Amino acid sequence: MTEEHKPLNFLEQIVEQDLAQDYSREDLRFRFPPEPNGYLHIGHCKAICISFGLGEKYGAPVNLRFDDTNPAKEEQEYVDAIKEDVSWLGYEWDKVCFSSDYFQQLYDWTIQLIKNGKAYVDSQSSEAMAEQKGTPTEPGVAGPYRDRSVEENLDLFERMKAGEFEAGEHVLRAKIDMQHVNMLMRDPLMYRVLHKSHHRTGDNWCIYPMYDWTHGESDYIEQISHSLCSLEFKPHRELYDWFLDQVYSGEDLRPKQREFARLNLNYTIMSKRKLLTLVEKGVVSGWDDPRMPTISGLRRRGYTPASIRNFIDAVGVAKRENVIDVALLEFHIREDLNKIAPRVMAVLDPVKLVITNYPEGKEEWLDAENNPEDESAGERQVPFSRELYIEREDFKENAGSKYFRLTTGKEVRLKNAYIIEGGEAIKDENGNITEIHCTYDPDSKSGSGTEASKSNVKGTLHWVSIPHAIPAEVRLYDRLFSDENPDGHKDKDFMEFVNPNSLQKITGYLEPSLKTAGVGDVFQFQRKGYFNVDKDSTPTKLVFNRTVGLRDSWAKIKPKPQQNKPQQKPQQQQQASPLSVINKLGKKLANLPDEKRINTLSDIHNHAVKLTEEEVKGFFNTSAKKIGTRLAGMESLYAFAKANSKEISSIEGAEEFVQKAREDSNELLQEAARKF
RNA sequence: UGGCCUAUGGUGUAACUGGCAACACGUCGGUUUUUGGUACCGAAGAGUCUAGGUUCGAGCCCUAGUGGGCCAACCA
Repeated sequence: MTEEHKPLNFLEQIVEQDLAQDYSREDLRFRFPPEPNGYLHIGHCKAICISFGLGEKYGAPVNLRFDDTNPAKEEQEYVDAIKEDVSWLGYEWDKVCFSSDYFQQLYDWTIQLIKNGKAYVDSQSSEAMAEQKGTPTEPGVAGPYRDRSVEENLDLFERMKAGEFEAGEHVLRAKIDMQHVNMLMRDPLMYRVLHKSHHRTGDNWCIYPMYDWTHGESDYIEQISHSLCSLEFKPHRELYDWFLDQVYSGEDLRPKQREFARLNLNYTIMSKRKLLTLVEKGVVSGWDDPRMPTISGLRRRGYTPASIRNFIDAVGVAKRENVIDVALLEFHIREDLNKIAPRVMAVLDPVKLVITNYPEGKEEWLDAENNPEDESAGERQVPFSRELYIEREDFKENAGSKYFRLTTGKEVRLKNAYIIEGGEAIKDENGNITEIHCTYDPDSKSGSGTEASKSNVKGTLHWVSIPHAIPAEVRLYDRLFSDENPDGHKDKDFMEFVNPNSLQKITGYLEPSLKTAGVGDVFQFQRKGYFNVDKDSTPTKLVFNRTVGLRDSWAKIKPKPQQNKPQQKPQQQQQASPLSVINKLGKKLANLPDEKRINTLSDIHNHAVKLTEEEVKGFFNTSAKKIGTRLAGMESLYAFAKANSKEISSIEGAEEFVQKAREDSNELLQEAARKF
């Protein structure tokens, strides 16, 4: 039998390679290094799963290290929250570390660097230094303090440490190369003076090391073999290595930094700073608001650790920019909850249903399965009576044949109960239905085994007995932002895209078994979705969050009330030539869903008017296989001819091009050609 | 007028390191079903950004171009 090859992501490949060369398994050690200045979000989950996942895979220790070098922004609250989130995800760290524990070692190394002429005290303003630093395209120049003597540097640095200077008066810089192509190598700052109390070291220090001079050295102290971070740190790697060169003993393990692409989710933002803004402005109730992409928000929303880890696993690890569809996250929470969530009945938008032939005052307790996916979940009993609530949308007076729910004269099953036939709808003076009458078939009781109970009715409704129902607050969530990429507009602030309807609080009516539900318990409200008990819940007032709705294929086919979506046109690229834009759009044109294709077509038209005749002609010999490009060519020709009021007969080759499209088997092409 | 990273179905990731592009989500059909859920079956959808080159053979290697991202905080 041939070995089954399980594909490894590129980081795993690096580790495997190292293992095959000069690393032994015992050398492996990883770390997750959050700055305690905010709550962890779904993006961090990727970083956590990568490093802790590698630890699990290779049986290697993983440190949880707080990168706490900036006392201005960091707080104990965040440290606690981060620990809770990481362990909630199901990971165990080897050691909890703090960069601030290494301040003394860092300081001692710094003295060595100064003595070796590798660092100096600069005494200019930050503006002056920024100016000397140059730009990515222009080299920097040396500042006036660059060549201070070792003695002077030592003295000044001692006095910085002793608190003799105000913040900003002096900084310590590494002496590398002001002309370096990598801006980070142009004498980067190592220390600044900050008269701030630190959450762990208190007032012991008034000089604080910068990220670059802390991170790699912390990795080295902890003997981290692979220091994994996101792509924006790629340019830092050179500096990471330079700093390591200065302190590396040559005898022990030398850490290496490798970078992966961070996770992006559509319809959300991943910036801690911006998430903090949402919290501070009161747009959400806190870091753990169920609409937040934070781990604590997802937890409160009802997401499980398994669902998040599976999601991260599905997303994969690579080095290109990516935007993950939130639908994938939703798939994974449904997948997990489907297996474990007990099914219950709850009516969220009630209308009264009266069973006219059911005896008044009678009540029955009927058996109900707790989870069809899990036999061991057992059964419970639900009360049935003459007056029930059903969902308002489950009744329609005049319904088409595709409507399987209650309608006058048609039969439908009440879940776990009887088959009923729809009757009269009672309305108020405004024509709103206040009550629906129906009759039931006493022989059709679920599970009774009678012929009638086995009848094959198409629809099954959930319901709740009015006298037994318990009201509860139900919080329905929609996406927090109405835009796919709220953070991606140069001219608009992400706050403009906050969805005003992201939270809807309603009163739902629950079957009485829910009375004893406790905070965090998860349920499937049958036919409605997955819900959990929010922490705001009390014994006298239950509060539920909708984690996610069920997949709803009826929603796709049912006649929609009316859609007045503000048709958002995709951002057009300013710099690219019209032709290259059209080419790019065209490539995928034939495969786009209708709505998106129509938008794309109008985009192509807009660009096509800017084309030259020669460019348009370029489309005429597109290979037959490339339907999308031909389509784009067709549309471009159309828009071009129209804009320049030209007959296509006057454009060489155009008629032939159109004719070929008419004869093509592709409908889209035929349709496009018909316009001429 | 720089450097680095990157480019594979609608989305994300693969392709055992050069051997005729796979998996998941999504989409569309069907079967089962006391959840229009789940499960199961099936289909459509890319010929791998472009142009050259190396090779018997390139999504993988090389060169150039193009698109996208990152780099000028006393943030991390």
